[in-house]
Amino acid sequence: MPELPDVEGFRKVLESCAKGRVVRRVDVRDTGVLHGVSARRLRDALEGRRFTGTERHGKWLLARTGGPTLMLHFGMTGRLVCARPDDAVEAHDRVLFTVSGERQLRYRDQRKLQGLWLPDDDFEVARMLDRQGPDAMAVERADFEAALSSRRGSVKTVLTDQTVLAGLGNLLADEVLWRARLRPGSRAGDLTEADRRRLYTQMRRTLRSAVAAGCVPPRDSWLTGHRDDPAPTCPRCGDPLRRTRMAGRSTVWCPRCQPDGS
DNA sequence: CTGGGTGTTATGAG
DNA sequence: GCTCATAACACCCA
Repeated sequence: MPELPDVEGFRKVLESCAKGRVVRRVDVRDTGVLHGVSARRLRDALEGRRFTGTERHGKWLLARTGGPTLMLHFGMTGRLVCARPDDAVEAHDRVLFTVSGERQLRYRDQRKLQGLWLPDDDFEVARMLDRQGPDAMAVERADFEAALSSRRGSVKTVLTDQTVLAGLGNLLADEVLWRARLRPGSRAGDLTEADRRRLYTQMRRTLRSAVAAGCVPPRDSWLTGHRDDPAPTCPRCGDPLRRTRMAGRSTVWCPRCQPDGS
């Protein structure tokens, strides 16, 4: 599930559920999601502190506390949920943060591919993010275009490479390329100026609506609405969609709307 | 039982 | 250094 729009949704959950509230209790139900921090230290560091503010970079979510910073990554199946402390705990609720005001923030994750970190200071935070490219929502057009031109790989691989651009995942990349009418396998460095501008514009539009929806919405009018159809057809031209594999990820595109550039 | 899934990292080859 | 493929992580579902 989680790409930039989902994580932005989780940031809002964190804001409305826990910002300004004191952490009363930290309950680690599965230490498998903790990275570089023990359950005891997570508890000792956070209990009694207040969640003061939130930030997001790409698919990373940061919860500031005035002390150490809680950093969350959601892998493929992670979520952040606001519950009441007495709500039934679900099977994949891995860490529960009970905060003042009868609320409970829950890190829920089925597969545990990522999890929680607790860097001590800004230096450590920066070190954790030092390989991330610019955030896809915030990146300027010139920087976006420069990043693409300097790469020789396929444009889809480049778009989903978090060290180049942070935030786009498999679904978003396919969606944006379909909207920009670019074949996923085109070489990023071979795109024309017009191609790059179109790609940037469509990325912004797509992100704007996906963030508003809190996810990449599986709407009929979007490519994403059809990727799991048994015989998917293009919502724009009606031709059959192709499904291929790039960099180990399933890739859906329309041979007619996304013509071969060369 | 098998393969696939909205992610990341390590590793090896070219 | 860059690019690409693969495996691994862990769990559910068809």
